[in-house]
Amino acid sequence: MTNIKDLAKMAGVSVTTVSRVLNHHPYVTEEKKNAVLEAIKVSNYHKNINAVHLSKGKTLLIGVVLPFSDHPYFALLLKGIAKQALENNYKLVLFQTDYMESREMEALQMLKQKQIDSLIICSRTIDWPIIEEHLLFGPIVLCEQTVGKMVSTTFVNHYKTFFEALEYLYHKGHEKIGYCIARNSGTNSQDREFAYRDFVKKYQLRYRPDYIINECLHFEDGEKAIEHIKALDQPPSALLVTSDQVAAGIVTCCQKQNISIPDKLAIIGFDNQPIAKIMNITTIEIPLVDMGKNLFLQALNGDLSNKEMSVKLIERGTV
Amino acid sequence: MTNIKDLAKMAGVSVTTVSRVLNHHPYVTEEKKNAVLEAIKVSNYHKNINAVHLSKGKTLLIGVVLPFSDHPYFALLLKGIAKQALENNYKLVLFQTDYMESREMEALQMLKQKQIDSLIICSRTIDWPIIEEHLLFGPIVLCEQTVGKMVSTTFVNHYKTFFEALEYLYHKGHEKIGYCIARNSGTNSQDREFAYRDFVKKYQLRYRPDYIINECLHFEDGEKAIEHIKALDQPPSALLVTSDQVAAGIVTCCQKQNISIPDKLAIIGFDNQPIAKIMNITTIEIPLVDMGKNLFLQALNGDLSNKEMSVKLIERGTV
DNA sequence: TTGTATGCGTTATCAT
DNA sequence: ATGATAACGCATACAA
Repeated sequence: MTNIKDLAKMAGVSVTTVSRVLNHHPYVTEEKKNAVLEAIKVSNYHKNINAVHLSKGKTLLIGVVLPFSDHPYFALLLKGIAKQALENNYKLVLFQTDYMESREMEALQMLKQKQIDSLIICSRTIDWPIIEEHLLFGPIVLCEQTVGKMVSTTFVNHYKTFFEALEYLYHKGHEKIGYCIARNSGTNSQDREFAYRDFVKKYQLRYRPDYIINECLHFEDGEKAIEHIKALDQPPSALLVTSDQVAAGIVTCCQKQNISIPDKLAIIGFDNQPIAKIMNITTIEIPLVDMGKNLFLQALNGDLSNKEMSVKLIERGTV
Repeated sequence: MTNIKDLAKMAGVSVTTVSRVLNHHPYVTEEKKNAVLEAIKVSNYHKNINAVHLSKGKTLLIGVVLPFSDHPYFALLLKGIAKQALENNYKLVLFQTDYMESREMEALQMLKQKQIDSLIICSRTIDWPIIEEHLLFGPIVLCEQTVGKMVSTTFVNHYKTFFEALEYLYHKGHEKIGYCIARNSGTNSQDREFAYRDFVKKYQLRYRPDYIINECLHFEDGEKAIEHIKALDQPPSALLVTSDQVAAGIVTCCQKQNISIPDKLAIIGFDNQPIAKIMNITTIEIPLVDMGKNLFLQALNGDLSNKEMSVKLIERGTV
């Protein structure tokens, strides 16, 4: 592989001059410039980016931590991140963690080792203090609402969103309301539980832990959710479902089992994915792609900022 | 940031010795080793991987080219790749191309510039000769069947698979069979069209280009497919649908429109995704995750190999 | 406008 | 067993 030294020799100039034309710096005569350009062409030269990185201390690489890439929520987030990365000539390093701390640590390590310039954490298991101590090594951006933490974030207010959705159902006549979440840890799920508890308190309803259905991630989990509530003495009459995929699975399952929607069971999905439109599912739109874009920009920029994204209730046929 | 030079000074040894303990090389006394280890601990030292890369000429990074990450087919492929990458301590650089040649070129460029060790191309738009000339710079692995090309590949035989599926439908009494594909370019789609043409010829049926429904990617495209065939003078009685997502969309749409499945319209999906099971869709199982794993291994290994993955018809309720 | 020399942090080679 | 030193390929401060 030819390097700038070779080019310099070929063009009869110094490596500095070669570097100058390579990086479009001023102060180089047309004549020498053309000589270098010619040398580049005939030698089929290309920079060794690793050397550039070492020299500059930058990689043009941004890490993305997410549990799975085969879930629409994260796939859409990733889409936004990737789109923005492209525009800024950055590449992404993907960390698919399956929510394993060790894998999240790897991402943090790469930041520490300067193998990536910054890190976007779409969802995490690892505790905040660990993240905090890695803030020294480069920008870290979170996709969750934080309080009193010195990190950049892009988030939706899940507490408010959930509370309002619960009230919406309440005013439609529902008093027994359950909800499905992906996992019970995680700040988003916590925020939702707070909302649920406050809602129950406000309207003097009974707090029923068995109305909270955990591990609802994919379409096929809809069936599980239905089985869960069918086993209850007093099944809920409405369900908040934090993924349209799962909501679609629930609707499909109800059709099979002749459970009338929304009469017997009302459903509100989340995200407003295409499947929700097709299946006429009432849902709460979350601008995932835009969130992804913003996450990237924050990671690139490095300044501290916190951006709340607004959501929108899309009324369709399942409530 | 402390470097090995600092460590050497702290431990009272040479940089070579430090490097030795860092890389678990033999020939270093316990005493000095401990001194270095201690220095590493107190200084909170971590390697600068860029320097390692420059020195070794390797990055432990493998590029993955795919059009979208928010489609189950690619998401599953990616999942397999990521899983295997993890086991081998490799990281992934993601190129989301939207089938734009320029973006595929970027990936090729990164291989050329040694920013990635090898490249996995899950699907492409770019022509073979371009790829061929980048083979010099590192391993490139394709996810398609090739003939007479010196590349490693992991693929399913789409010609055979399609032909057999068509015959299966034919023996079930169908003579008017259409199919849905994601895009009409691409080698996989071409293989399928060859199969379709040969099938039509073998059974002396009419070749109907309007039985080929293009741009069927997502759940919501199922509706489009139904509209398409409804507009035909002689709608097909069976449809091969190259994605379970689309098949599910079709089934859902048919339910809404009271089109009886399989009586009025038979459906065979592809991939055997969870949604196919839930919705009881007959489908052809493709081991996408395993394919992803194999793609990674080929990329890592660098040797030339071509692996055909076997598929399996899963008979359910839509035929 | 151009070139020399040095730094970036490791690994590898070759003495000792 | 250990250490000096070159090599990796590029960027850049500084000198000219």
